[in-house]
Amino acid sequence: MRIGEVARKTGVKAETIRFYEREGILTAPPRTRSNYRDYGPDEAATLTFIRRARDLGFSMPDVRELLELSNEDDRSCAAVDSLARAHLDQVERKIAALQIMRDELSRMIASCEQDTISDCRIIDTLAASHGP
Amino acid sequence: MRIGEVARKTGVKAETIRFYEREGILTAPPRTRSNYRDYGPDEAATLTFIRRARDLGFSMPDVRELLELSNEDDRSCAAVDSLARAHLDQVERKIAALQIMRDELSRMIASCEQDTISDCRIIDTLAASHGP
DNA sequence: CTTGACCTTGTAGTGGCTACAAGGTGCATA
DNA sequence: TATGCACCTTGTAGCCACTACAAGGTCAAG
Repeated sequence: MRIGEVARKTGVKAETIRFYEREGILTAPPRTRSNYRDYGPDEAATLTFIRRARDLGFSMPDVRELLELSNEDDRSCAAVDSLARAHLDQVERKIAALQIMRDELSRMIASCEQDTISDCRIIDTLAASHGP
Repeated sequence: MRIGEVARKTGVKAETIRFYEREGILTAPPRTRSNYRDYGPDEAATLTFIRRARDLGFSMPDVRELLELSNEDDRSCAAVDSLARAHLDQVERKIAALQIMRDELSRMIASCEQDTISDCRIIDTLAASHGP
């Protein structure tokens, strides 16, 4: 399989696949006579794994560790579990922070009465300090 | 006021203030004899404005525009309003995306029974495709 | 006269790609 | 056979909003 095909199959763009190879997260595949990368199903599976982990918001270092762990069949999955829990925690913190932003933005917008800038509650709120 | 003091007053780090000056978002203040930046209350107010807008998640281009608009007292604040609404929309989209991540992560973690990696539901879920 | 806190400049690094330039390859069609 | 087009190759630079660091200048207190 050439890079374009594996890109279509896994949903990871060709440029990104090459980037992963440069970063050492994906091992370099063999090359065809004309120097094209030649992928097998294993690399495709790894890319799918990476994409799914990235879609769930895991960082590249996390993905790297998950990939390493996934190859050690006999070890306990406690490390995987704790990594996932730590990430969930981060996601929840981020949601909380964004909800605070959202609430303040909503309040700000609701208080604006579409007058001139000099009376604008939005500009006021930013200039002075009304919020937290 | 030297840069350290205005940094303390506004909560914007000195390095960041210099960065804003380089980027042209904050006008360069006069210098003392010894070439130190010498800020007045106006610059401090601008920095507070920037910090509050950034804390609310506005991008630097947005902040730039908000700053420009804030100087045009007589214009209608419709532009401010629509900028803020567009940003609120973005924040809400981000929250929704993170909630989907959170839910899938929770499900994944809940299904793991702390066995060996080869039976690990978390690794399974990443490798194959169970979610959206 | 030295210490230490502050300031100056410039450059490079962060994360995770993405875009682009300049050229080589492979296959179908005229 | 020539040509066009999609695909591949490498390397480099850009994105965002800082942050870190190096190497040096300034100033007041002890």
